[in-house]
Amino acid sequence: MAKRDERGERPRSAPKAFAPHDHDLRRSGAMRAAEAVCAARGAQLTAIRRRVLELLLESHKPLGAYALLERLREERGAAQPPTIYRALDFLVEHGLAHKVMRLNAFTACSHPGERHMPQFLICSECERISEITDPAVMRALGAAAEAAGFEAHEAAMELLGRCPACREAAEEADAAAETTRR
Amino acid sequence: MAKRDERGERPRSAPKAFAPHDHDLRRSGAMRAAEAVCAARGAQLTAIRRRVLELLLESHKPLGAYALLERLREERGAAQPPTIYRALDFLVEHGLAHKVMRLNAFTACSHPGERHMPQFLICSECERISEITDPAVMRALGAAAEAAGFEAHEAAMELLGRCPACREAAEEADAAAETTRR
DNA sequence: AACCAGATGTTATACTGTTGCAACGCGCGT
DNA sequence: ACGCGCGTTGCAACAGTATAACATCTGGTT
Repeated sequence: MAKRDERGERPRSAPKAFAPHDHDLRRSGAMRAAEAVCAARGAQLTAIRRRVLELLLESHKPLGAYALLERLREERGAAQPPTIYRALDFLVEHGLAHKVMRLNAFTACSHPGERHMPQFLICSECERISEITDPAVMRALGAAAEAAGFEAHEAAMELLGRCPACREAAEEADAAAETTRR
Repeated sequence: MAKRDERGERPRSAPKAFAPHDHDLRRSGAMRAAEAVCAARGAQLTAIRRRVLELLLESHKPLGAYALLERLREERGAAQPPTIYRALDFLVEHGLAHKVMRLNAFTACSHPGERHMPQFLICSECERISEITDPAVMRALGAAAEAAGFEAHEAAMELLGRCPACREAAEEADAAAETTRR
């Protein structure tokens, strides 16, 4: 079952967005980037902050503060909420992580250090998330704000929908249902 | 003091976005629209729901669930959280209100009934908010999602920054400081 | 009347985030 | 070494946001 590779149904531009990734590689690269960012800013990437960032990088889903707290507790003594929130504040402030408002959860930034207005694609089926930064969106939004006389400092953009994998899964299910019905 | 009308410093395209509005007019029109939407959908705009929507329409700022709850309590007996959350769920579900994630607060929709991907301009100084729906933003975001193979159902876009009024106020303050310094 | 569905009432609780203060560590200048 | 400042962490309590679960009511239907 499930040999859909041959079908080639949706010839879209290669979706890097939800592409799988090697967590070890991703993490080591991202951690080096984070160190560089902190060094450049004179900020301290302490043990706790580093560990929280690692946890975010390892996860394929955004993590809530209390989920992170639990994991921290497995490694260190009984940490309290402020511990995790402070670490998260630090990471967000320095552009190493983002808060996903829709989920009250946090995710590691894909472009640490760069100034950007990220757009998040949130799959409501598998809860996976993808961070993209489309220049056209940024331009359009900047222009719209400017037209309203609004001075934009920061933006949060979150799309809810279905990721490529869940779309394919749904299509397969549909196809199967279709077949049996005949 | 403050006769800046003559200056004409920022010749932008007329900012409808944060323009003041007549609350009575706005409300009566919006309530009629809400009734029409509910009638068309076979949904009941009950007393509580109607009152919550009115409260949102009367406010120039988004209101938190518990703020709404307090106001409801002044009029009805001791209402409980679920009461207000249910009303808000209803209003959001039928496109009569939006939740502003950034503020954990709710605001009446400016285009009730229409299917849209609203963008919110949130002033971090005065907390006022403006809902715009820029077609170029929608197009760009839709295209970006499509390119990622993502099937978008819903979008939330929130810009944080400074509204026209607060910008002018700040410019005035700057100008005043400049003057005295000389 | 018996019944159903949707709306509301009620109680308790879960989840998310913050305040305030004490203590620790570490570099730094004297 | 000493004291000092400053950023980080520990800790206890609490504030704010949201939901679960179950009871009750109301209006329309059979």
